[in-house]
Amino acid sequence: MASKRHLALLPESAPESPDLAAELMLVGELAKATGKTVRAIHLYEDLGLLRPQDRSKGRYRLFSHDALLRVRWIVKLQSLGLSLSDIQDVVRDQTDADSAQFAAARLREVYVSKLNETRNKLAELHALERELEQSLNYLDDCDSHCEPAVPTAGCSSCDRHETHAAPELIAGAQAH
Amino acid sequence: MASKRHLALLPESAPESPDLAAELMLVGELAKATGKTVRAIHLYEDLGLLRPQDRSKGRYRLFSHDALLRVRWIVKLQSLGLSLSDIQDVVRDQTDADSAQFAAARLREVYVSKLNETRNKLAELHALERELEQSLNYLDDCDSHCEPAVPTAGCSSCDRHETHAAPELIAGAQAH
DNA sequence: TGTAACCCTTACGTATGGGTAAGGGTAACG
DNA sequence: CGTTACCCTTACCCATACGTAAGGGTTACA
Repeated sequence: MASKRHLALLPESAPESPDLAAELMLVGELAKATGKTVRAIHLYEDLGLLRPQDRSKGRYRLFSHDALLRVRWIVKLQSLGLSLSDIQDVVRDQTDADSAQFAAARLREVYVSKLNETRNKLAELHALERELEQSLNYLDDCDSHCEPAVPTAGCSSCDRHETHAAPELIAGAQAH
Repeated sequence: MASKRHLALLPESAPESPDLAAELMLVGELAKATGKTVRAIHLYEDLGLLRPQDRSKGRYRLFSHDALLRVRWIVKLQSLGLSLSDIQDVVRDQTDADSAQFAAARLREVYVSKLNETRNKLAELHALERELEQSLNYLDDCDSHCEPAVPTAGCSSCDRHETHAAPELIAGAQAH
């Protein structure tokens, strides 16, 4: 059914160990292993983010294990908010750097900046989380204390809430 | 320069208090107050998310204070990951609901689901934060212990790191 | 009346991250 | 040799959330 042995035609290189050679993957395998689609992987390659280590005689892409790390890395950078073209820049900086130190320094720059952004986002999401919790509490209050069938005007009228104003997530849903 | 008094022509309605009437805003003012562009506000209106309370004689949109709450609400829902068309659905559900209880129940549904998503996102971002921190530590280690000018191959070779493998955010940047 | 600063509607443009289809070869198994 | 399951390239398609420009009216103040 699924996995037929794809012990792909090794290129000219004498395999250092049979296992290493056996680990070359087809694009579909890489796709499954990373949860991305084949199309996505092709796109990453077009953008220069990724490159198959070799091709089979029939021009099938053959990816090394590194490609797996690479795709996972791309996915993480995306989760950190980098666009694919941002990632292109990072890649270019890494390969253009004159020394590993420069490359590392550039990478650090990016990561420092993303760490900040991530912390800001965390703070924002925490705030939103609190707002959601408060709004849900408010709605629960409402449900247990207000009259059943207020004519769609919102229950912000009932005395249960006169003490403290409706949360913005509630008020905004009624505002209009 | 900036704020000339726009005590806009009130419609027929006898103002309940002069202040209330004075609080009608032009679209540009609403835009500045919310940090959105005029274009964005027009878009929200086109999508049915927002409606000016009135128009001036010259067809200028006049927004009440509620519009401010509404736009802020929209922005928050967007930060929670709702698309504008998701928000359209929410709005429709609110206005179509037969009773305030139904409306509240629907709103609760949305908020509960978004609360879950938000918590998941928080967990994910926390994990990424940790990875960034670890990667930065790794790079610092590298900087202080590795030889200065490794020929761009990455310093994952130096003995400082042989103990524990490079973080994925580092390995992925070098892979390939 | 004049003018600067807004506002109106209509409508086409844009970037992102792939989706999907067409037309045709290839790898492995029997 | 045939079949099934992949893979190849090329290329057009899509939704989202506005940006931007065109052509023209309106407000407020002097």
